[in-house]
Amino acid sequence: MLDDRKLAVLRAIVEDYVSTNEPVGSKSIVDRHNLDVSPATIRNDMAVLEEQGFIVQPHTSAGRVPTDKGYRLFVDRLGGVKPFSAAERRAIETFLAGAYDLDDVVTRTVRLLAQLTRQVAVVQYPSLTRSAVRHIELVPLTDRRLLLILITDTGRVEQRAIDLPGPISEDAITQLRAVLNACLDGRRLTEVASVVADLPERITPGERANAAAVFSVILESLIERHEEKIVVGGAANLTPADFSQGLHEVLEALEEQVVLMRLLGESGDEASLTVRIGAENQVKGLRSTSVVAAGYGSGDHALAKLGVLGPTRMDYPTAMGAVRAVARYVGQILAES
Amino acid sequence: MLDDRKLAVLRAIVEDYVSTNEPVGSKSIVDRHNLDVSPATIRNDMAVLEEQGFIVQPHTSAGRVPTDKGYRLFVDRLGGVKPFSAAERRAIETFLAGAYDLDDVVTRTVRLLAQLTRQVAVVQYPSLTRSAVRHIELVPLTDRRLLLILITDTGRVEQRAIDLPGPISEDAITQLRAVLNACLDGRRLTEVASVVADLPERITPGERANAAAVFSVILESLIERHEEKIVVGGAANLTPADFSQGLHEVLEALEEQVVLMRLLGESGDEASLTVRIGAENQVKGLRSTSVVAAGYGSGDHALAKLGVLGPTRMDYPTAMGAVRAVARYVGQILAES
DNA sequence: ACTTGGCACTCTGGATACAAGAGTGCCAGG
DNA sequence: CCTGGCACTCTTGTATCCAGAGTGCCAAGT
Repeated sequence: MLDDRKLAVLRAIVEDYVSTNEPVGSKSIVDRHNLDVSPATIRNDMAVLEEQGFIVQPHTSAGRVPTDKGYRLFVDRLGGVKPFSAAERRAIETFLAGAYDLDDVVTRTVRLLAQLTRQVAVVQYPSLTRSAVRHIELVPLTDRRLLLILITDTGRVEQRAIDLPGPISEDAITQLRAVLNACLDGRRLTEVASVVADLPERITPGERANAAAVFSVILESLIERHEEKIVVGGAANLTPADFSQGLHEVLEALEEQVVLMRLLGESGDEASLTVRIGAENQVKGLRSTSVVAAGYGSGDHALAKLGVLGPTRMDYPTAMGAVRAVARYVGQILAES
Repeated sequence: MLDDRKLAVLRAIVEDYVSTNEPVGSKSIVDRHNLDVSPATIRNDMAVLEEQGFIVQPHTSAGRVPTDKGYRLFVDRLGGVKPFSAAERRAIETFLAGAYDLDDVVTRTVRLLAQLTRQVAVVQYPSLTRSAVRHIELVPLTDRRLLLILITDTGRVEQRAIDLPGPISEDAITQLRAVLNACLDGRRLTEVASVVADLPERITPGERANAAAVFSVILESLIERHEEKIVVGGAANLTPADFSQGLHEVLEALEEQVVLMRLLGESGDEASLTVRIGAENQVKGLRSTSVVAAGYGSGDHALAKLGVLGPTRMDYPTAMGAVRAVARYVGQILAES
């Protein structure tokens, strides 16, 4: 159904269109790539490719442009992943290794991805669910307001202010802190929920109301909320020309955490590379963009995701290579700290 | 030199141009605003205004458009600050009061400002220099790597990993922690530098090398670095039409922390409103944008700055009103926590 | 059965021309 | 100092035209 040459033609069209941003015609294909056939032959092949929905012509008698389906075939069977040179990999590594902070790691990762791919980069903060509690600190802000600070073994710090139902004494805080640390130290965050449920009995009755407020905050916010933090960078790489409906909608979508979550969420749960092309993205306003994403993590399990976003007319092999390499090294960096 | 009517004409030109985005002609001025004179009179006035550099015509026989100098005069003497209605103020207040985190306060502030003004919002994290140390925590990550956590009385948490010159024991950490908390608790961050310098003598000699590493991190990073954090939002409000050189450059500038620092830094140090119009901004790439900024803080002193950025063709009175109102309430929220 | 050269056809994009509309500058008179 | 009138200048939109690029199809060649 699609012989080798037709595939070669599709590859040529994708590659040329990506690099020139102009519909590619039969003649230019035979010129640039050395297929030993005539333009007319290419035209016949293109007619078939068009009928099958891999390419279209913007108007009668213009060159052809790949469709989402065409890009999909290219990504799945033709493009592959462009590996990075040793030098490039080293550059990535040292750039990321300079970070001294989780925030800093994430920030640098975004910048790096954006720069490598010349696209918009999107990085999700690593999930806490696989980390373990290293330390819990309670700091009084007023007599009915506490600051809860949770430190994980991955060096991450989460903070949250808590409004208490009643005033609390220094002693009670000390007790609470001791109990929390005794019971939760070393526990994985996924276990915290069940442990916390059993805690009240170890608390002086008069302090249970306040303690309950603290516990509920631990459960609610620390375990659930933080996974939603996402950072975007490289928005300047969006070129107006690439987005017919105007990049206004794209910029808007990029500012919505929820949208970004869905975007990364849609890509499969595995740690491997996922590519979503054009309308494959269910997110409105990003139907003409593609997303290349990958999970990353310190071990074998993915902690979170990162990726790049750009027009469907994207250099997929390079983008995939960059995302894969960066994901790998970020995981490595996180494992070390 | 500029009589009342000429000022009224300038005001009319600014207002109409801001709302219509089209050069405004003499006829439309007499139509919309009820100056009881003829178009010809307006034309004479406009000729004077043009000669003085307050307005220009994009091409012969088009309407007039304000220059930077024209906007400047408008802002200084004509526009004033549009106050917010009580209802609006209440909305701002409740929106900000819902925050439970410093991060959250900042995030909400950005969103709020962007939404109120329909411009790009820029918010700098509040400076630590005026806060006092509430608690210092040291958590071992490995035997030669510590996580330093500093909690301020404003509920802010700073964290930083420290690589030590040699291995450190649990006991040494405990000692160090105790010394740090004993000496620094309650101190303003501005005093910390001098206190830390005197600390080494209270440390067991064998641990001085490690302690020194910790101290230097406290000085270096906590006191200096954090002021640079800035958050941007509402980039989707940039309309391509407003930026002749393309908004690409603007987007690029917005991603550079350094540039944003300069941008806010240029505005005067006082807590009051500052407006920088067009070329008054020394930042390259933002020469055709205006910035309305204000300091905000919990007391009388400004902790940091926030503002909005948009095309020179901006609704200054509204933007100034929004910035002022938001700055006020953010300060209030911060003071409470 | 596939490939090829030839040819007519179609569509875009840029250039040109033209008319309408908007706005101005200037002048002479109130 | 204000006003109406008038000639002048530009932009903007529309219509037309031409060249160029690219296609589809067909008949002939391998």
